[in-house]
Amino acid sequence: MLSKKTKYGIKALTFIAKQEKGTKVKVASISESENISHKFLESILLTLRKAGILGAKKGKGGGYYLLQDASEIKMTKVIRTLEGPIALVPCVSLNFYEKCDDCPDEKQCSVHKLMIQVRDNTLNVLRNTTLSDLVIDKN
Amino acid sequence: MLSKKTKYGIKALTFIAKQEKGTKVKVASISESENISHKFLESILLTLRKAGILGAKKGKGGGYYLLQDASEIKMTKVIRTLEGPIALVPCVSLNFYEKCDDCPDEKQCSVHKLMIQVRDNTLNVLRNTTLSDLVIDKN
DNA sequence: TCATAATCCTATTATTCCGATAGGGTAAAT
DNA sequence: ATTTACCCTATCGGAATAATAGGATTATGA
Repeated sequence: MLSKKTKYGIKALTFIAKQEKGTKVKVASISESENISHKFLESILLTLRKAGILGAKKGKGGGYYLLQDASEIKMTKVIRTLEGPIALVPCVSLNFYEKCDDCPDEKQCSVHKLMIQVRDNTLNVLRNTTLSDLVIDKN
Repeated sequence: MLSKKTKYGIKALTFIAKQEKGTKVKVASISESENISHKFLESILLTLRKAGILGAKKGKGGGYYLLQDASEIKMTKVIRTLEGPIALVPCVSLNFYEKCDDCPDEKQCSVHKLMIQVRDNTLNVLRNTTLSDLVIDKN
């Protein structure tokens, strides 16, 4: 299951991407439009800023903005930042690999074998989807 | 992330599938071979039995056995039984659909749009993988 | 028929993670 | 100087997960 953190994060990013390019969007606007707890959203956007996806400007007229064009922001990056590993088990994760305690040999492990397949297919989707693909036309 | 319940379940099923067809395998054998808590595994196999994937025989010489040929047991069934929904958000789940509280219109939702893609690709893998595909030759 | 082997079933506990909240600190604009 | 809005850390309740406990039930076979 996708955490709400990630879910809200994607919604917020899409919301920002929908605005005129370079627009600074304040947390409150997103929070109200998308029905997300203001404080919770704050922490999410902070994470996205630290990951280099968003920029922020403090004070009056400030807010968050995209650091790259929406079409440059891959969903792999977003998901890894907010959710962590894309793989369903650590032993098949590319970026967050961890060996299993049980399981002496990964090559012999059925779960490993299956989850590699799932991971590859998921990766394929996420690598080829950018933020701009998620902005939906009002038509 | 995949729960240990599902992980252990798949390992156990593969273990049973590796035996001579029709062999009754007791929990203790699996538990020892695969490093899984005996009691925890018991409850998992019970679930699989109730789902019609495994059969069981009590008493001396008893144990669990596959009710169908391994090549007939699809991973979709196994995962849905142990893990629940395959989709990462309820609003794109085929078997466990649930509307989001927030989100007035799914068609306008970026998360929805993305997660449909992920689900379809994952389903494609799981539908086309059976237990027999996971049994690994010792060669 | 009785001891033993094995699954069946329910309840409980321990732990971890998630979602949310609280409360202020810091920087920028006017 | 005041207001606005992001920055940061800490904490808490609740839900879900992982595991354990303890016995009930059923089958085998000596």
